[in-house]
Amino acid sequence: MTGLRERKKAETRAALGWAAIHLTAEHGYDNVRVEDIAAAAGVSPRTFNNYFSSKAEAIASRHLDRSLRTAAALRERPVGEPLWAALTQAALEQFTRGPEVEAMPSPAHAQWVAGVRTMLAEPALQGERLRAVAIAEAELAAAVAERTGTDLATDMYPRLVAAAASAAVAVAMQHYLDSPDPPTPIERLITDAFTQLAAGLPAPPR
Amino acid sequence: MTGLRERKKAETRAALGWAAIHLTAEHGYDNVRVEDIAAAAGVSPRTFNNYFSSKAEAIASRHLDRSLRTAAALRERPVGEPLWAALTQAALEQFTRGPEVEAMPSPAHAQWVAGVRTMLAEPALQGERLRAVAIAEAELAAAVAERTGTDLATDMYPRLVAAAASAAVAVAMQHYLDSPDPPTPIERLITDAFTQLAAGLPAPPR
DNA sequence: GGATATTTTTGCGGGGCGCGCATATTTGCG
DNA sequence: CGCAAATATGCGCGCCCCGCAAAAATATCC
Repeated sequence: MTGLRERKKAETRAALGWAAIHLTAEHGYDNVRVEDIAAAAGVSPRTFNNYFSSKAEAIASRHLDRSLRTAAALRERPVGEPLWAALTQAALEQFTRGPEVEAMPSPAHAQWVAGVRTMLAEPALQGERLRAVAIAEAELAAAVAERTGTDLATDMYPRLVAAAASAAVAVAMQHYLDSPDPPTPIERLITDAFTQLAAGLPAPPR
Repeated sequence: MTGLRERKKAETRAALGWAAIHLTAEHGYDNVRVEDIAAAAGVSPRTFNNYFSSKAEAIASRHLDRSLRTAAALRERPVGEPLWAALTQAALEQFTRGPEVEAMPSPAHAQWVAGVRTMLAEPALQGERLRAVAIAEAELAAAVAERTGTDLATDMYPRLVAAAASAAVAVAMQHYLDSPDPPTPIERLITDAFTQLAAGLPAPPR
């Protein structure tokens, strides 16, 4: 049962997370105070810290949610599908652009991208983002263990797969953000990365 | 020329890093103030922040140094050696225990390990540790690009290899710390992890 | 060796953060 | 409706991080 209570909580959390990202992308990390984020979400400053234990955590929260969804997506893939195919698809599913972004007018979109890029470059945030990935990695490893019938406690295998998959996505995203336009579509990069991984990353002929 | 100035700076940095780790392992992350670390290193509190921009960064500094050494070690490997063999060896080299730890009497050592374990569990530190790995990963990717004749700017390959290798080491360390004694030697775990990676992490037969 | 330039350390001050605690408000339930 | 549980808020405190300017330490040059 999803009562009014839980729904409101989720909404407040989302509002805070979104406000944190939005304000930071627009004004820069240290020009945004917790007070501002709380105000934008219509909540008292003290309440902010009931939801997030730091400003950085709030900004990384959407990233965490998205990463966690990959593990959930893997569980939804048909059981007959080969592991790496399933992983690739699960990862790809997370990269369909959301409506809020899709609906932006072009100039605003360009500014938005620039703001996000600056935000991601902020050292104070990188650790928190990586931590989010690490948390999701644990979920992913559990899903992999389930799917392959391996044991989380004794086998490194599921964790290795989860870590490698997370790394593939991260590298693809980085490559995408760094490359000049027109960028290679992120879907293609992710697919490539997974293909190379599953092939054992052989050294290219020289 | 390594003047007195640079040497002293390196010494101060090392002293601060070591004091940060030591005090934290002994007393717990939030029972140690920056003031304490500075005092233990024989320096003013203000000076602490001339070397590290946060308490967490100081604690993670040794981890960063060690991770960076892997990239350097890879560059030292003979050019004829196959890539994955070289990577495995470069990683293994970082896990010969230092003399400060080796010389500890047994009971103190047990307490030390417990302290370190607690320290690593601290959420406030995990992000910073991961960030250190990410920084080292960039160096490693550069070394891989050099060795394989690939291009950092256009190919995902070197970054993928670096990320996968870092992940392998991380998973092996985690497995080592989590497993009950007698633990499998860390060297064996690392070797295993790299072997599986280079084989493309095939799904085990069910 | 002593005067000068550069680099590093230090003290001070301030803005902000994260949280424990007590209180007020809202929601769920019988 | 009225009570119990959960949530939001206000207040206060200790700490953290950094800018700035003065003092101390080190390098350089004659």
